Amino acid sequence: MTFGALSDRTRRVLACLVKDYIDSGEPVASATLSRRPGLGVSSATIRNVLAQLEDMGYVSQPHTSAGRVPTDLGYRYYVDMLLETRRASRDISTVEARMREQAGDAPLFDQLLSSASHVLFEVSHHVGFAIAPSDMHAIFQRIEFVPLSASRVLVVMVARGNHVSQKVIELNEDIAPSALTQAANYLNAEFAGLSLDEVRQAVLARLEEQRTLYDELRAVALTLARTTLEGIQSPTAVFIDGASSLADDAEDANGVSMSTLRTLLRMVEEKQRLVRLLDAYLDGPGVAVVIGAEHPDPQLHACSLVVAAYRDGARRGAVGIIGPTRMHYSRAISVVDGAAVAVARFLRDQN
Amino acid sequence: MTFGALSDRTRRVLACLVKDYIDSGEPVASATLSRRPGLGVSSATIRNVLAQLEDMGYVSQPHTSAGRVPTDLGYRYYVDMLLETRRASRDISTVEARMREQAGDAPLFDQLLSSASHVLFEVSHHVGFAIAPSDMHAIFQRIEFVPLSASRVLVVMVARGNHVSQKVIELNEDIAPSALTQAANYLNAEFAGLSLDEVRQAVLARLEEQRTLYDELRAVALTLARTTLEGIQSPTAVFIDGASSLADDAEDANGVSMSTLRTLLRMVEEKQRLVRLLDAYLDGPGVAVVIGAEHPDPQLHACSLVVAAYRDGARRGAVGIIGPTRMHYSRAISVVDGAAVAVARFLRDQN
DNA sequence: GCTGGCAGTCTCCACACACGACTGCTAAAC
DNA sequence: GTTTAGCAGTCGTGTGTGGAGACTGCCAGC
Repeated sequence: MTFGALSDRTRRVLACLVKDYIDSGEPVASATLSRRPGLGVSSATIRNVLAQLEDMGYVSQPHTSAGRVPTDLGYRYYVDMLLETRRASRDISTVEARMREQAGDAPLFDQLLSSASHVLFEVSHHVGFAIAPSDMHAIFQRIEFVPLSASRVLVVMVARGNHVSQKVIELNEDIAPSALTQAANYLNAEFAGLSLDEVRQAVLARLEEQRTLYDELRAVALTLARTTLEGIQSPTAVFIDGASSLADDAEDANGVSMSTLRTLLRMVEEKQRLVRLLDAYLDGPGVAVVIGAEHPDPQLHACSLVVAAYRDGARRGAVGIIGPTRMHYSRAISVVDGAAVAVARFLRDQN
Repeated sequence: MTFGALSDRTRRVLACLVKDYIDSGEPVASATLSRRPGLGVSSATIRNVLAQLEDMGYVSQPHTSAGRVPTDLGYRYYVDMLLETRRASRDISTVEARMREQAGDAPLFDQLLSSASHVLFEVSHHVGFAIAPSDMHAIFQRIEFVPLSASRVLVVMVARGNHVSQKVIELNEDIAPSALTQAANYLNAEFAGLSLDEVRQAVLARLEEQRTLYDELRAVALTLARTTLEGIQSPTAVFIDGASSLADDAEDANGVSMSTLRTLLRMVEEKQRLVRLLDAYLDGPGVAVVIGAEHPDPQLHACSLVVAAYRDGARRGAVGIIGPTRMHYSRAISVVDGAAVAVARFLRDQN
């Protein structure tokens, strides 16, 4: 899309109106805009322009005797302008510095994402989130088995990027601690450097061969590995921070009603809903912005989402923020963009 | 405290009023109470009793022509009655069954507490929380070192109760993977079964001896152990679930204003505030209830807290719920009591 | 000591009214 | 043709009034 459809002046008026409204939260009157430097025309002229913009669906009036408010389409136009003109430059340094302050130089994977979500909240004053890539593409580094009882084992698996996961597994028959150590050694020597998905496939393949051969040690090791990898991929790790900002949004009633607040708080709890919501936006490069009614879920029509994907080798995760449609987009975009780059850098430095 | 100060009938009226108010949320009129079975007196008599109760500070009127509402003192009297007469019987089975459903038979420690907080939320429809005991008294079970780079090591420490913790540590000088394995073996053989606090002391003591002796392996192992244990105790693990219920509480304006909501959401984020809040109530046996203005923090005057400590050997943690002062106390008490017992049982079964 | 009845009080709701904030339109000026 | 000033019109907000309804407090009688 190009800006051709609107005249230069019309575009400036729209941009001015959106900015004013984002700052003030009040419907913007034609007289207010005419006093703005840059638009050297009278309020009557502005009124004509606004009438046009209203016809085209970019702004609307809450009631006849009120100023104009941007519609979702108006925000969309404004945001596209920001994105195309790169006026919202990416802000890596602030985010990276604050993350380092929080999580240190060599954070665990979970700490890294948790601090990313926290910093996004702190800087934007909206709900910040960070989503881990699917575990199946993580690079297997090491596994350890800790005997808990005769038939119960604690598995600790380490993947590249300081990514540690744990699981308790129940065995059909008792197993000696020494056998566990041997099993771990075998698996570590054999599979280090493969993705978890590849490990899973290799394990299944070898178990198939194993039926005919007879090697007690290997059989135990492979069975343990299979059980461990069984439930790994299911819930994607999600980190969210700043739910308290929702109360602020609801208070000055930015169109964020109590029911929207509830929906968002629920989403903060059932984090997997957020993952599903984001799936559609993870592919594109750079920052994606989803505004109000563009959301498939009607409950979210009062909210906007600013999200950017980050890469970790072949894997993709995402960071972003959720706030009211009336949000400071240029700042949000630069911060989210910066956070995505910062997270990717941290991960690169670890490997 | 005994109930002597109030006549039998007066007490029954108060209990009835509190129950009615908890159910309806509306100020209770004398006529409503007189229709209640059990209190076979006319509304005029009830009015006399209510006037007395008001003088004593157990109930109040929002305005002259309204019914009565219990004060915090009224709730306190009612709750003490519940606690003394054991009318709120402990409900272990519901909680335990739901926790088992959620977390399985052998949950990791974190999963156990997380599911406890979730179940408390589900059954009470208020914010549920679970707080881990201080890590320093956990029983050391096993340590593993995973080399990340020449001078960077991932430490995985397992304590009794499926309690896994991780940490990345930075070394002053490079170290060989084989040395790490030996160090882990040494520490595991030497210290298993001690509390982390005891381990820390033993490590420091041996490092002191070590200065004169000369044993490369031990020196490395002990230094690693010291670094690992340095930052362990600081933040107490806290699990909270059900923040979305706060929106419900605020919606039907149970005296839970937007600012209270914000305070609670903040507390859900800065979990350590909750820990500090609870410190005072962890000592007593059974369930503790803190009602409205009994809270030191004025922001919490619209909230009540129901909390019970659980034991894990010598360690103490806590579970509980937070809701509006108008809460279904008898149910809350039995559920929280049950959850504390259930958590303790899970932990006993693991050891 | 309990009860019925009654006057008094206060909230809540509906309606009316005036004020103020903008707009849309029109006619004149550039 | 475009821009501007001016003015009439519209609608939300704040205020005030009145009546209905809900309870209470008090008093006199049982």
